[in-house]
Amino acid sequence: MPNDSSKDGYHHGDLRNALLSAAEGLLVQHGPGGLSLREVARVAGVSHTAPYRHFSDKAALLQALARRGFERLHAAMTDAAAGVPHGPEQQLIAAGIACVRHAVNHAEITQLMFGGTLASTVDAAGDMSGRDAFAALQTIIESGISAGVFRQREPRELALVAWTSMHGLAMLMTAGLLEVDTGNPAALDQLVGSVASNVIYGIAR
Amino acid sequence: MPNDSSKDGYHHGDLRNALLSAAEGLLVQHGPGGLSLREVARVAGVSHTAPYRHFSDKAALLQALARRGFERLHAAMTDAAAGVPHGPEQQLIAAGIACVRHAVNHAEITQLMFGGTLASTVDAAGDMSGRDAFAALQTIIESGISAGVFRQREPRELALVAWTSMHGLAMLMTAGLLEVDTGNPAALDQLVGSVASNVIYGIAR
DNA sequence: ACCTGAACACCGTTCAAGT
DNA sequence: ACCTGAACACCGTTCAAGT
Repeated sequence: MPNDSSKDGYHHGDLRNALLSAAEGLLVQHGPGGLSLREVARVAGVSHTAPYRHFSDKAALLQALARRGFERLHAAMTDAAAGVPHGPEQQLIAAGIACVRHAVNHAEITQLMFGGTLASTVDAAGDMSGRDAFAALQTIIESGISAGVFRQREPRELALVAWTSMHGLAMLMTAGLLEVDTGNPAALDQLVGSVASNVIYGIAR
Repeated sequence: MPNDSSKDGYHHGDLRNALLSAAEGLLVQHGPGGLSLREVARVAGVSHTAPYRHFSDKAALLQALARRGFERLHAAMTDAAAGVPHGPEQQLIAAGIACVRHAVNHAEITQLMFGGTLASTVDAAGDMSGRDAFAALQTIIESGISAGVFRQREPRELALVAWTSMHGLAMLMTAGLLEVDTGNPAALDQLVGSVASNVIYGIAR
């Protein structure tokens, strides 16, 4: 049974990914914090010490999971913006919708990425932390400034409002602290669009 | 001997608060997730089963800690707004600064309040969840609408931009995902003020 | 009423040992 | 190289028992 004719994918280097997939499934089931390394190994069909061959730590496994999330988030946002050639405002709204949608569809991983659990570890890693997602927004802002549709300010400063508002919306929703029907995509898009357009045009006057 | 001359504070009903204080101290030291009920009891000087006389659960203790945080946050925001009679814009900025300051000064508790760890529990509780903090912002918005300085929209809709942007800023900072000198109060106030004023006046034009 | 100690079923992590 | 089982020091929670 160890040397079977059909390569089942485990047992020759794929274990790392099998562990990550198992961890992601359990994370969705039990929520962050309710994840045990031993159970991950159990689901993956290996002994509870096997994961240490691929991850130095439980934190390292969670970090790898978070990294995946950051990459998906970034991809979702840039893809959304690229699909909208109607100018920076619409691109910003599209990126915002993509950001919040990703958060709602991957609530547990979002909490893992931005929740404090990994804070010190992420801090140590330094190279992820949603920097790319922020950069994606800043790029849109810069093109908007050039086009004369956004204020002539530090792009970083304007991007920060967009980023914090979308991030705050995403976190409140994934934590279940905002009464909104996350199951209804249209309602969600409308809500995000409303926040984004208020960011763009301001609440004053 | 229950009525001793020296009331040491423990052992007659104060244990609940002693446990909460101990938990808060350990939370700051070890971060959320690194908190063990047994260690809380140890620090409080009681056996590791004593806490169950006051909290049904570890989650219940954390929830009580979070509730304290929500109350402090709400108080800080309303106090800040009340101290500024210069009109709704300045009140909004003051409330925002108070919100982020509270988050930075109580980073671990903030992560506990809004992080996903307690999500299901908070959801079950329902009566906290930062509703008061949001309501405080909405009150300022309403007075601003009446005074004609804010747009004539649903107050809830305008308050949501302010709330999400401040919340997002607070979460990014407490998670250590925003390069900013949290030790410098002036720089922090300036940053929050910048975000708040961009929320008010918009990034467009 | 309030607190205790022993007990149970779990963890994360380490390490000598197997193949 | 990769994986294992036993072992260690911890958990959260329960429960009969003490005062």
